[in-house]
Amino acid sequence: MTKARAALTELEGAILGVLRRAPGMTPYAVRKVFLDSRSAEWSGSAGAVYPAIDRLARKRLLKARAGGDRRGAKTYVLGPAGLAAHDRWLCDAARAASPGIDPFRTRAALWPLLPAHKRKALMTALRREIETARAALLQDLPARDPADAITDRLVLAVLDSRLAWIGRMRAQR
Amino acid sequence: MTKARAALTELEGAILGVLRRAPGMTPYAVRKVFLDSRSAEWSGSAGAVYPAIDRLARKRLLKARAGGDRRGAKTYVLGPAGLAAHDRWLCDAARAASPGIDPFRTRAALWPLLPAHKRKALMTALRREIETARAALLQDLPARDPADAITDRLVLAVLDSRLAWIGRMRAQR
DNA sequence: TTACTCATGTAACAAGTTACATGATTTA
DNA sequence: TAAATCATGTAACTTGTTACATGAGTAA
Repeated sequence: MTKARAALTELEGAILGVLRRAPGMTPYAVRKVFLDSRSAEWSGSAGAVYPAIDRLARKRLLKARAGGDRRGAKTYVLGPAGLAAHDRWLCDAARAASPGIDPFRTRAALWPLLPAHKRKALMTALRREIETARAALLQDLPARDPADAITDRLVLAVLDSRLAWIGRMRAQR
Repeated sequence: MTKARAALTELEGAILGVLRRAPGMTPYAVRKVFLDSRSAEWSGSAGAVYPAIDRLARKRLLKARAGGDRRGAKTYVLGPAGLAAHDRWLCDAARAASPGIDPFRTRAALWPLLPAHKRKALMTALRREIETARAALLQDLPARDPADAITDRLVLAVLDSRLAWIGRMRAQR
């Protein structure tokens, strides 16, 4: 308890989560998870993932093992301290309860300022974007592993709620 | 069309929105809006707001007027370019449709990894946090101006959806 | 006048982004 | 072998954070 452990960033928490579910991945494999996830909150950019894994290793939250592949890339697993830190991150109720950053919500309050034709065009475009995303999610859902499906269903809930909101908008005038 | 105008950040868009709704504010007054908003997505930190207003002014999106108060603080209004840029920001359907960053969602997929006692304690804590926030929002809602109420109701929808999710979690085991 | 708060900023730092570099491996 | 792609990283930049500095107005 000597010095307060700095809280993990969202990306660090997510990286530890990936390695917790599948220990022994290389940094690139971890990065790939973010690159491949459609609902990615992060781009999985090299300049974010590699330094983050470095930081976690220097803090002894991750242990490196000499690599399995011929290229000699290191693989990583959570150490006991990493597990504890990740549990704390997962159980940070104040942070988990925060509404987060939602570009839809940030803009919605200002949409009434738009001239009617722009607003109508926007609503149409939004509905199309959201419905496309929704269909893709629904299609993949059966094949997703249970943990990813949890995230997917939460995203679906957001999309549905937005579609309902747009519907009410239109009905209203 | 010569050079692509760099897209506004979320904070810049929000600042332009504040000044669009209430032209002629001082930087501090703008900052105060973020500081005072409970559902703040940004902290309204000085180091973010002042430089952002500077950037917007240098890009001619905001026009400064010599200040009204004795202290000589400048006040800002949107120029025509600012209005156009803000409309583009508001109408960026791809960005508005993105699910955003949600700390609850990021973590939810990993909560099943927690030992049962931690998970149960967390759900209780979460429910308390969320219900407190929800009650505060509901109480203020009648007094909020219509634009803010739009945001508030969207936040409420998120909170309700999370409470429902937690309820299903509990029911499930 | 002294202290407190308001208002405005700046400096040091943190942690992302994109774009580039580079060597290993696979494919044509 | 030549070209494409994989895997790993680094560098420069952007934009946010906290913490500090400082002067103006306000209250004791």
